[in-house]
Amino acid sequence: METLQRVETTRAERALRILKAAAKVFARSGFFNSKVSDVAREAGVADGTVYLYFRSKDELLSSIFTTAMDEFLIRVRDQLRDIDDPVEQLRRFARYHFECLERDRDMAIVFQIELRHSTKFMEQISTAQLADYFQIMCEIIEEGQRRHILTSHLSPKFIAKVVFGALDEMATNWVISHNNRTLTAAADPIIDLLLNGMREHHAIE
Amino acid sequence: METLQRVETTRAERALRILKAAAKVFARSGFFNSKVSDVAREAGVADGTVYLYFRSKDELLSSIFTTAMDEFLIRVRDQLRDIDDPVEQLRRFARYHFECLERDRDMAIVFQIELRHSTKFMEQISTAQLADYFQIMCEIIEEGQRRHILTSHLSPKFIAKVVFGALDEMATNWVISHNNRTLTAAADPIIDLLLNGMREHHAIE
Amino acid sequence: METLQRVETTRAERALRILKAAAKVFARSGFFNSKVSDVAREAGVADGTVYLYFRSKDELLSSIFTTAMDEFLIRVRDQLRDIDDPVEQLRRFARYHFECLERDRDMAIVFQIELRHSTKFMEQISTAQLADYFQIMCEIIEEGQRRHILTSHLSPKFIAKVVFGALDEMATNWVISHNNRTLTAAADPIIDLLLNGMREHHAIE
Amino acid sequence: METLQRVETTRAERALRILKAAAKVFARSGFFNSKVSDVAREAGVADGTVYLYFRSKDELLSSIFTTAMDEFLIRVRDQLRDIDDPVEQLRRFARYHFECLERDRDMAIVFQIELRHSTKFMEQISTAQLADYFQIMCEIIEEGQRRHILTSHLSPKFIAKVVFGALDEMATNWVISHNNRTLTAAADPIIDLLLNGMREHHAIE
DNA sequence: TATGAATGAGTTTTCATTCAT
DNA sequence: TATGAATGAAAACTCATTCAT
Repeated sequence: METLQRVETTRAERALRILKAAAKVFARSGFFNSKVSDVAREAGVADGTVYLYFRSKDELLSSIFTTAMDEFLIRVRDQLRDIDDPVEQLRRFARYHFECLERDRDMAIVFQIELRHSTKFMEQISTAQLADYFQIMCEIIEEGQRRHILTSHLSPKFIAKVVFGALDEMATNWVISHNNRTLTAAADPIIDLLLNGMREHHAIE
Repeated sequence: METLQRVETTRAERALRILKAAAKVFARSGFFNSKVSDVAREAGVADGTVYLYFRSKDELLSSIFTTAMDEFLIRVRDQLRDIDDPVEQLRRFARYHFECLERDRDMAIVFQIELRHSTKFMEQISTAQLADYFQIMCEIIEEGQRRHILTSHLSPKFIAKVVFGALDEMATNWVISHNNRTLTAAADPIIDLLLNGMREHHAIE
Repeated sequence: METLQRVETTRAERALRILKAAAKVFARSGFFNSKVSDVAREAGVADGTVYLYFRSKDELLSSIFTTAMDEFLIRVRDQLRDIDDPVEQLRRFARYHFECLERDRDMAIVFQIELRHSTKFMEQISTAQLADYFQIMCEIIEEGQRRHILTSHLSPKFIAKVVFGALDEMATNWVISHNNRTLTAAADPIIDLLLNGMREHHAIE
Repeated sequence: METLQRVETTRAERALRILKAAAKVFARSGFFNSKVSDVAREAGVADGTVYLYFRSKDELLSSIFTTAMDEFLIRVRDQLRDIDDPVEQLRRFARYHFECLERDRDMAIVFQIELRHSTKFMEQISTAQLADYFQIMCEIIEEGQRRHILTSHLSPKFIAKVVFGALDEMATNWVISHNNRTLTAAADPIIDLLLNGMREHHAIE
């Protein structure tokens, strides 16, 4: 069993190494301009070895998404567990979203740019995974509405889309602008803006 | 001169016909799966003719963006000219953004999906054009801040990104979900949400 | 119409040139060891051009068969038309079969060796065409039986298979043995043997 | 020595098991479409194990031929030993040829189709083995000629080719046509036809 | 200006074979 | 002897682009 364990670990590790290499290469040259042999060289394996772990170049791309998203969803739930206030949960959610992207720029580029390639991908691959992402956000918003902290005029889904849109746009901007300034720092201002709106709040007497 | 005029007109019309065909084909099959000969057939011209109007397949894609964006920017400025209230201007801006996408679904698909292909494209082509888009929005926001209608806590640019992010996400969602419900109808709720925030507003006495 | 005629001719000629080149290359190196680019080079065209005339490497192989077989069937019918005696028809048929192979050794090699590759090919492609070949032979044999020149103890189909088997084996042998002696010369002895049998005929008194 | 003996036996058995598996796989999918790993799986061994018994995929193919042919040659000589009449020997030879193919359809497919792959194979591998086959047949015919039972007008070699061609064509036909009718039953009619010829024998007075 | 036949560069994927265990 | 993970060579086919007509 020791042996089995070790073999398993090695296999998973090798797969991960190839995935990291793929993210790096895709981020550098773009998915369509990248050759599988580039990925193999970057990972330090033979071309054919890539296909022992991933069915195709496409699967390489989608696996980057799947793997990172799976981990994100597990971790973000962990982070939210101890927080009671929905507003604070939203802040933490946004901050963690940005932290993950900032931690791995290659992956961020793949997420914000390369994954948006095709209608097919956007529809089939990511929909299933993104549903979970939106589900978590919706639950926070629903709880906020139940406690009369967040407006009930709009559906949680609608609000979630606006929040995601704002976060996503900021992330894309960070990726494209080669901005070295911290992305995470933008999380709170965005959430503040979305919470309070952009209307000037006049003093009330 | 009459002749020249007519030739010019014909040329522009022919170019537009090819562009419409390209949008249709790209929307249907995706940019990378579309062949130039597909576009030519759809436009009713020979393969080589496409190259009399556009330098490359890439230029076909970017011209769809450029042409539509040029028109959008001219028209949206027209629309804003007669409006004095920055808030009302924002609403009109958002509504018009959505109207344009809704009017031509092929183009909308190209805008929301196909144009996001490469870092290269996102950086080079669209940045120049998007700058104008953001400029207009920033001017509205700045005027709103000057009149103390909109919050001055955040930079106009920052706010503009959040607004654009929200609109863009909603548009992408509309495209992907094959939603037949009107996209334009979502403009006002989004702007309302962004103006007032999602915090519940308690009555004040 | 002049132009159309010329273009048509050119296209057919070009296709034939590629087919001849393919036969040469396949005969030299074998189908599976031949690259399409070898065929293209031999034909003096670009790799891609081959695919303007033939859908695939496989179609190149089957077209060699189809084209040659079509011509053979037409010509052999011509040759038989003026002959009344079924036995003489058989001789002419066999002789012409061998003449065609002898005239184009590349094609002969493809026919006798390369075309026997796969069950798939043997079943699908050639069956339809070979049916005609056997049909002609059967008609001769049937007529011979009707006139009581050929034995009626066996079905024409059975006899045709034996005749074809004998001719085919001799042809394969000629191809493999690099035999420069004329193949055509073997036609009459084979037919004689098949007509009279290999039993010694004792004088009858 | 017991052990050694057993090991030897096991090794030969294992080799035969792999050969049977190869014949099955080649017959099912064709030689070029078959993977060595398919053969290994069919034989219940690891991929690498195949190479402990056979040098290459090609050798797998030629070993099917060699092994079966060796056995055929030994057995057919056995069968002929007790027969004195050359004509009866011919019948027995033909019948046994067909019996062997009929007994193992996978091997028959390999013999009639897959082995005809390349000029190279036809020339090098099979020539050496086929020489023995033809040798046996030639000896029968020579004896027949010596006894004035068979015609001396033609060389034994020539007659042997015609006989083999007839048998081979019938076998190929049986394989291709998925014919379930017995192949062996065709042996005697073929030999009869070749002995007596297809000419109608008129009563002699 | 329009055509469309010809070009040929370019890449994913397969799979026979090896070899460390 | 057996395993099966790793290797890496090898080629069919596509399609953007050109250019002679």
